[in-house]
Amino acid sequence: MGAVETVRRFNRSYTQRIGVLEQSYLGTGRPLGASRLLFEVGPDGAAVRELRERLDLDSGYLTRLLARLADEGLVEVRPDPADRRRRAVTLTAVGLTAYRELDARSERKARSLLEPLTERQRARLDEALGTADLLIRAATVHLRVVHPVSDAATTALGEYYAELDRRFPGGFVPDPPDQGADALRAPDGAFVVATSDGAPVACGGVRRFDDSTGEIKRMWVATGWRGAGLGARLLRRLEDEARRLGYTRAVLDTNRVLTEAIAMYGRAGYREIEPYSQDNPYADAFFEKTLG
Amino acid sequence: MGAVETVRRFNRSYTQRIGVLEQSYLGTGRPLGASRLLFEVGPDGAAVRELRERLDLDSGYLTRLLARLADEGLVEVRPDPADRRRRAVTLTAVGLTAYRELDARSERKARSLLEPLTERQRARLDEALGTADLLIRAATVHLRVVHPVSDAATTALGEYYAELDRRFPGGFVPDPPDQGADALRAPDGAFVVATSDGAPVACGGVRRFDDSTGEIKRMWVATGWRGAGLGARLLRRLEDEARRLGYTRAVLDTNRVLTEAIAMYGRAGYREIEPYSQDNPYADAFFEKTLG
DNA sequence: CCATATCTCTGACTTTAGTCAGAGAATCCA
DNA sequence: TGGATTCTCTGACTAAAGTCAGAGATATGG
Repeated sequence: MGAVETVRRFNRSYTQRIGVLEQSYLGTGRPLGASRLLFEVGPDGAAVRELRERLDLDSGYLTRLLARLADEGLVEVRPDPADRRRRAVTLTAVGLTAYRELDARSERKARSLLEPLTERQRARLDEALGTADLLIRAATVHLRVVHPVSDAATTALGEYYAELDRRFPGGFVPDPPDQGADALRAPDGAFVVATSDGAPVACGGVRRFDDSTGEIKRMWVATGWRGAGLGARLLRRLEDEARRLGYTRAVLDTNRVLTEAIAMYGRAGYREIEPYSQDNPYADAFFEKTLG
Repeated sequence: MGAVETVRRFNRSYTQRIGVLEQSYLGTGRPLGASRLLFEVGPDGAAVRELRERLDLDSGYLTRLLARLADEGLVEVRPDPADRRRRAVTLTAVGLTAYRELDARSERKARSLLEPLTERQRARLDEALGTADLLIRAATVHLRVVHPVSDAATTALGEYYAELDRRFPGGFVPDPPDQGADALRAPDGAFVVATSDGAPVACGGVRRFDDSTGEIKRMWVATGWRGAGLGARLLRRLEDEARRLGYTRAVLDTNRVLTEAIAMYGRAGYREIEPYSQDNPYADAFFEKTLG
């Protein structure tokens, strides 16, 4: 497989050269960890909890790093009024200056990397890195089964409905969120959310159609994430969940305007069948697949 | 400039996700630095000096890291017979096993990154990273003026002549290496070598043609490096050197089979002129440019 | 052959990074 | 309302990473 070699080769030259982008944090008189943290807090501030997850730090260690930044007068840590166990971090005026300095350094580094390239090459690199970025993000998207009225699910479905509302003339009226929620949970169904950096980027569910058949519902992929194979991956995962729930066949409905989706169902082994229901007024194409 | 933003964005998502490729060295019961060093020594061994440069380590620190690996029986450090101040490092049988283990881990990591992608996406990522790799390497190539019979120059010219020999029916007989070497040195000329990871990837020289004119000679770009703007960059650098030497005009000759080169000279502002010499039997196209 | 330079090593450090157990305050849930 | 849970902080560590000033052996150029 050539791609593995390419990834490794790229990784090698990249970390040797651009990895230095990270080390642009150096020379600020502050250790790398502290700089990274300062940058991660950012102009909008952040919760300690969130920082711990994003940077994957031990809580004791993070506390100390924050205390150090606070001593330098760069950040303020104060309890979150909503839940006083939690603490929120914000940059002070001095901290904001330091943040901007880091930002400017990183920008300069990136600029100086591009500097030897011609306009044509910059455009090529721009495109190549953009593509690589999308695919790498897509490959590292995290799929998981969640409760259909959990935060993650609600956010994802909210975006899904909003999009349907924009796309269908006359708009779209969703069911109230907890309507039929149990249908999308074990033992009858499942709801899967795909997240990247904590934000939902795709979702979908399976529910009982009949004893041997699961119906795929509410499949959605965020606009910026299409064309990266995320839909196909989500579909595979939903089929796995359907199998786990004991179904041997999957059915789904969709609308003919969604041509890419229909093509993707075809590639995934679905074949068109007669309408199996009139419940969904937005559906005009119906598919099935035997789950091997 | 969109490209700067793309680079920074890419860097962020990349280091967060794939940066972990490096940390695949972890969990071997050996600190990261030691693993990196072991990997850098590699099956072919390396000179201590070289390792220090490649990994940018303090000499004392490197000595200790090596001593540690030697204690574990992974490497042997012995004086270089050619110069007994220097020391050469080689892997022992045990070290080679450990090296292969690291290599396998890194391979697995890369493979698991690609695993969620479809064949189509893998191919796209392969292509995108390949392009990005080439351009990033090209952007970080190091151009410098060297003595025309230095190691760097000799290696580069050797590859250049070998290629000419392959390309021209009847082969190519180079001048002996030190022939006319002074012509390619100050105050009459200059010789520039481009290196990437220490290996020469392009070269070229300027020599005196007449009081006001420098002639560009022996421009060569390694096969794998074409199409990355390296030729244009090298040419600009040679023109700079020519200016510095007091020339106000540059001339050069080439062969019509080298269509990309001829197109590049056109883009760089060269225009075709009558043959100015019959000295070079391989030349059938002649160009000049006024150095502003 | 001698002054100078190069290369690696040693000793004596400091700083950064990271771990772990548990305390204390706040919140949640039955 | 009391027990479990969540969140952050403190104390007490260890390991890794890095720095600096020389010492000692070897090469090199005049």
